[in-house]
Amino acid sequence: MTRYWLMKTEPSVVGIDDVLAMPNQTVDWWGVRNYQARNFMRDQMSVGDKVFFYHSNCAEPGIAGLAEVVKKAYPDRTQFDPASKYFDPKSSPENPRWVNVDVRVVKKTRLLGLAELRAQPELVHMRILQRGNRLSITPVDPAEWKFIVERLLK
DNA sequence: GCCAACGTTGGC
DNA sequence: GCCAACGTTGGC
Repeated sequence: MTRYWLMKTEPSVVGIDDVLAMPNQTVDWWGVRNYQARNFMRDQMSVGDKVFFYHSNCAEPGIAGLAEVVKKAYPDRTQFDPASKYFDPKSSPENPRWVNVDVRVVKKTRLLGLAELRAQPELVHMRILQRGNRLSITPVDPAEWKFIVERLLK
């Protein structure tokens, strides 16, 4: 079953243009250290799932493009790297704690900003728009996906 | 830089 | 298991 997601990234770290410059326009989604977000990747994401590529913590937060899951969850390489800020001493290759999927950018879109998303009555229930939302990976309702892709990004 | 909101940690 | 303290997120 194809699911729909919104995945946040900080463009100062890995933005959509960075991913477009990578081989196959694909990036491993390293660095998730929240159990709920990890569980979404580990338990629910499958190849072919659709993704809103979202820029957060930046001058223009919003949806920057469309992407898809191209590889199922596997151990996040950064958890084993002592030089990484994402190093986790409690994790080991035998018993890894953190995983990531691979994500391929399908299309860069116009920057669909937060204010414009908030202005849509059809999107009032979107997880990303709820007060205090901090989760970096959230499920997107199929109707919300359709509305955004067909009405706002056409 | 501020700060509200939320997640995690650790003493008890 | 509770919950206060602390750390992080992320829009503004």
